[in-house]
Amino acid sequence: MLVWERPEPPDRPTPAPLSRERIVHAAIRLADADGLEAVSLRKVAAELDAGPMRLYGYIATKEELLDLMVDAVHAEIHPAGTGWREVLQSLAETTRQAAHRHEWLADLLGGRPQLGPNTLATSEAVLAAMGDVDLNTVMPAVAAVNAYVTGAVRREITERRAERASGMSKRQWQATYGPYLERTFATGRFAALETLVRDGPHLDADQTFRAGLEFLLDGVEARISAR
Amino acid sequence: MLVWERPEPPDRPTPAPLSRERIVHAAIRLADADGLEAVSLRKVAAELDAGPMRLYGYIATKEELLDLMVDAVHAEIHPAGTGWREVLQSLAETTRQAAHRHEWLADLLGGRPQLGPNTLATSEAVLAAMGDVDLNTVMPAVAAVNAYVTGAVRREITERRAERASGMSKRQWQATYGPYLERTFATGRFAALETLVRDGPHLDADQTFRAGLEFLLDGVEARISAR
DNA sequence: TATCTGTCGATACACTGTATCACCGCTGAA
DNA sequence: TTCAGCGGTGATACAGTGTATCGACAGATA
Repeated sequence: MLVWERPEPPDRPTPAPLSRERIVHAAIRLADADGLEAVSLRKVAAELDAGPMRLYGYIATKEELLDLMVDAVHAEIHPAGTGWREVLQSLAETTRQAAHRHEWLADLLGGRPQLGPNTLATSEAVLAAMGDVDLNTVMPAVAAVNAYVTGAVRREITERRAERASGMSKRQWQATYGPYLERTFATGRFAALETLVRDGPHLDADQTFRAGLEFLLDGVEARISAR
Repeated sequence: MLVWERPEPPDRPTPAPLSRERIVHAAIRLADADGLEAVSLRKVAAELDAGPMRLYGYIATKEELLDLMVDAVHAEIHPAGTGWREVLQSLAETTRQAAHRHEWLADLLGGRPQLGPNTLATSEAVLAAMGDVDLNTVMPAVAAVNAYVTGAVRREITERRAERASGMSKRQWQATYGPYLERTFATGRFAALETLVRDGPHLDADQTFRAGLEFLLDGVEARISAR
């Protein structure tokens, strides 16, 4: 084909300037809006007017992007307070709140080693505020609170999603699972469970989270004051 | 093409008899061997000499298969003991052991509502053994233990994987992350973290898990004996 | 001005979950 | 006995995934 007929190459748009930060924020926007499974390298790249392969200059793998997202959220977590107990409580509460703002965090918490600067800074803030508590206690105490928060947040977000998926309300949720549970209880094999569901307290998510956290902190406190 | 030339349809092999149980066990075998990401409907089906679409007679979606897997593992979890404390402890320990046998469980724990028969039976066993403890305590206590176990197991398995990925030994792990941590600590911004890593106790996974669990149970015990 | 270099994105690959649908053997009815 | 219908099965297809490869271009260097 002669030059005269051949079209010129398309004006290639000046490539949008990219940075890890922009990439991560785009990914977080997507995840906030449509959940973690909406985060694909193609969509993130498209959000930034770039080709998918361009991202590989900034990250080596999708997992790394997820790591960066988790670390970015940790920048929002600022445990504060006076005394070790307030600080651990604050760590738990603020982490939980972050998960409310970014539900996908629940899918990622505890799933990968976290060594990013913001995550380390959060740990640092907590540890620095633990005062002169014995390191032999600090270590497992902080680990336990982190484990508890991970699990509690996961369950809470999972429940929230189940409710939402079954039609936006607690009533709807009961309508979905109620009959199944009725039939299951009717077998008589789950007596204790049945009385718990029927006669047990109906705690909301806040109360449940705080109650568990208090058990844990009470236990830590007993150990600390025992020495 | 004339009939004479046209080949007969291949002897279709008598389709292997299928069942939800066989499917779930095949999936678990795959996951045990190569991790959860090795579980694809195609591979599971191949394992059973079936086409992928055949599975959809037994499950509606891959997520349902994962739910079934989790429930199947709960059949291995038999919390036992006398008194609420022993039972909760046993719940935690046996769940953890199950996760050691099936590491992929860590990826799924807390990630979906669990209402399968085996899961319910586990809860039932726990609740039945809680004796006459006040329901207002039982509810959050069991929830807290479950949350703790979820988080602790996740972290433990995550660490185990990181070690394995970096070359099969704790020494290798240190060789991989050590230098990075050194450089990071060198900034001086993580003083407390640094002293913890340098001077803190080096607890193994068992100890960490049990220590956290004990904090939690001590807290529950304080509440129970306070009334 | 010519060459080198590093970056970008088009293309490709292997794979995913699942929708669709033609076909086949079976069952029940005429 | 024949035939219609039906349900289960798997081939095919589709849209999407993460990522390897590699040609081509822009800018830097000589």
